Amino acid sequence: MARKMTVPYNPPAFAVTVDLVVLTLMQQELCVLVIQRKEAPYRGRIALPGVFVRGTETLEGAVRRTLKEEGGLAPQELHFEQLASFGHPKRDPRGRVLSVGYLAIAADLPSPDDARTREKARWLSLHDCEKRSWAFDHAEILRTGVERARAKLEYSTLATSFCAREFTLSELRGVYEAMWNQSLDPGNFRRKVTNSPGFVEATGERRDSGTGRPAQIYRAGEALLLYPAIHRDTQSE
Amino acid sequence: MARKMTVPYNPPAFAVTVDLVVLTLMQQELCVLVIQRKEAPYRGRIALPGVFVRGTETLEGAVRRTLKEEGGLAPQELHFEQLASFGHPKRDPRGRVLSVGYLAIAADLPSPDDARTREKARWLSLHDCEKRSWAFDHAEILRTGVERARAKLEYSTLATSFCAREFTLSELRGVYEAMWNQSLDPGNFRRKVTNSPGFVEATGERRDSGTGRPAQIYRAGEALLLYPAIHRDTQSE
DNA sequence: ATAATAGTGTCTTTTAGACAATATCAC
DNA sequence: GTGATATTGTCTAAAAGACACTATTAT
Repeated sequence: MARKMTVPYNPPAFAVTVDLVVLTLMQQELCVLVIQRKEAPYRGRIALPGVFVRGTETLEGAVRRTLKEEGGLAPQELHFEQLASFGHPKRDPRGRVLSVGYLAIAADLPSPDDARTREKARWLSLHDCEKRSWAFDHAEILRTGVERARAKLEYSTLATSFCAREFTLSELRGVYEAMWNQSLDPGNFRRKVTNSPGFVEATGERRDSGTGRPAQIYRAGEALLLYPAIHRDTQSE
Repeated sequence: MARKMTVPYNPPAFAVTVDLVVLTLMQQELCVLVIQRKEAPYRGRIALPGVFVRGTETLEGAVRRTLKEEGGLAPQELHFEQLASFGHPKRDPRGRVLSVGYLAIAADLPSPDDARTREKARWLSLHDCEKRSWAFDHAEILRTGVERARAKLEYSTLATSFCAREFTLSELRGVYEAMWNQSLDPGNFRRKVTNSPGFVEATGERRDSGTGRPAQIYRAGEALLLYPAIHRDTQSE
């Protein structure tokens, strides 16, 4: 590439990876998609799924490839967004590797450990993740991703990404409760959600969940941002 | 770097740059630090200040170097934070260059067009910026930076970064008004600011600004986040 | 005095939060 | 009926916003 440069400067060669913080909720527990490294460096440690970005590939293309190849997930089924880049010179012992972190949210339904999944990917609860040793700086990338997700629940409609296409308001409330480790008043939550224009749309149907009164079924609305926001309890956690 | 890899895979070589959205307010107008490109590609167009990241340099190190070399600014005097990365394969005609965008905020005082500034850097009002043709995808990086700054004013103490070490609440209010293109009620603004714990600290001194009653002088407090937040008028703009 | 900006107070509307009351199902 | 969850309503407190009023300077 330096051949085409008009300035007599040969910039240092970096490798670029994308690394994904893929989150889902399983039985009200926040889980992270991890792979078990089979090769050096950091053999045996857990890592975030990620790939080297190819020479002609967009970053989003590399993300979609990672979801398929490493996660066994269908990219069109989930929300993803860029998190931040991590570029410390010593973050990868193999050389200078810059990683662009992405946050992805999967609904519980799609498939936890599908057949498409290559040998290594699996869901690990965040609680277990925190007890393990991570490869590279992936613990920091994970922390960034989890905090971003928790924060975006406040002012965006991200919570619906954790739900299937149709869901009840109790399920949606469960997303907030699991992500924030706090309980929310069902009545007040309903009022806020239904007053936020474009957050959810009622389908008119009801679902009988075994016990209690059947709940109305909703779908995600058009809005991306919530106004007014739903605030976390800054005390708890 | 590929020599040390244990996997027989040679990842494509990227160049990595940092590009800075440096914002300041001059006479209540939002201004952006731009350089006039003297070389191909995009010779003659304006661009954000930026450098290639060196082989052993951190990203933040490259940002500080850019501020000094390109902007003639002293990095310790200003706030900066990572924005996002831009990696489209065709964003730079010279080859595959990934840019990590940073947002930096300068107080008016430091020096607009210092002697330290290398030939090219200067402040351009955002209004003028939008009428010009930008090099690379810098118009998009700028848009991202300006929107980030506007959004962060709502829930963080970022506004104080636009002010000198000591400032009046009218000056602080002026930051919000200029950034959001809306006027805020002086009384209500004062109440919100002084009720947000850690936003500002009174120095006890007063400043005579020529006309009207002299204003109390404040310094930035310890807090980084604002609670409750100060909301924009979502209608205007 | 007037003009100008700083700062305080008051009232109304909106939102948040606690919590009671009612609704609709399974059993 | 009881038990469970859904949904609505009511009351209080906090915050937002409009706006009047007072304070302190220069001229």
